Amino acid sequence: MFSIGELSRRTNVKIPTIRYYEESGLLDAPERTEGNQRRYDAAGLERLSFIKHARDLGFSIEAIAALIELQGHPDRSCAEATDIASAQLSDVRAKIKRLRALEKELVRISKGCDGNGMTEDCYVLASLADHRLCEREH
Amino acid sequence: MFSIGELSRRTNVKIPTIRYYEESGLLDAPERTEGNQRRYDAAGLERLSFIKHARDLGFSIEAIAALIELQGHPDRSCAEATDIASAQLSDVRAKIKRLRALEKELVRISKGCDGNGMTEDCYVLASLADHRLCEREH
DNA sequence: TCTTGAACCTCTAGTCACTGGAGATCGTAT
DNA sequence: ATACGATCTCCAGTGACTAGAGGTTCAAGA
Repeated sequence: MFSIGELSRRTNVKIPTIRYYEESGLLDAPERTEGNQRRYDAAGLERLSFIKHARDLGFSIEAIAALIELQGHPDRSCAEATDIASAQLSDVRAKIKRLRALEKELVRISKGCDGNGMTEDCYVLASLADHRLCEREH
Repeated sequence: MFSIGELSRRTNVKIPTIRYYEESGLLDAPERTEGNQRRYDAAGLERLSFIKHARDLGFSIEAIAALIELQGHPDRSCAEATDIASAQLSDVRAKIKRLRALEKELVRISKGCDGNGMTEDCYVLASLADHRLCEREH
């Protein structure tokens, strides 16, 4: 049995975040001491590690809740879990695609100005003001 | 002179968002009709287009406010503007890097499970539960 | 046993960039 | 004159935390 601070140290999840996860229903409410302080066991640590890992991979709280639900039913098909994972993968890929387009445009804009002139003639500002100066949609 | 609805249509920025930009100081408060409705001119349209374009490129409201500030001083060096743009570029590149790592990990996790088994043996769930199954840090 | 001080508790509010709704008023076409 | 869509302000909600105030508890040392 260990305190919330100890759990925080072991998982690298901040204390208010742990309480937030509890409030959102991702973490079961743990036992309490007589003085009302939370005391966790190995199961709590495992659960929080799962959540942390999933959050690091960008899963939403909602998706994580669904994954935890599935974990609790070892006899159910895991198709749902793989669906959630592949949805997350598509999401990540879409974000990468969009960011690459932005990167290209930002490189183009930045190249146009060496930073030595006056704002009057700044290509950065001109590009932002006039969308026609862009090469592609974004 | 045109209404907020017309401005919204022309810029593809939603009406509440336009009001939000005004409240945040990015847009000057426009003239009003006798009945208190906003009426915009070409300058308002131009300004909002600038903001929209910068937001599409991922600049924060704060960064945009700084860029607008600079726009208003044509005689100042544009080094600051290029700095803001290159900071934004680094930011975008950092995000891409991180997302690529996540993508790799998600592909690996997804590959391990065909979705036909039971959750009990699901590699997706097992991977999330046990960080040691990951190939790299993320 | 007592005291200290770090750790913990709850509750509220703030972050960013919007988005949506309620309820009231305005503008314009017929 | 009337109808009705557009607009007004104000307030609350989103996601995933984060921070602070003000009070209580735990554990170690004297």
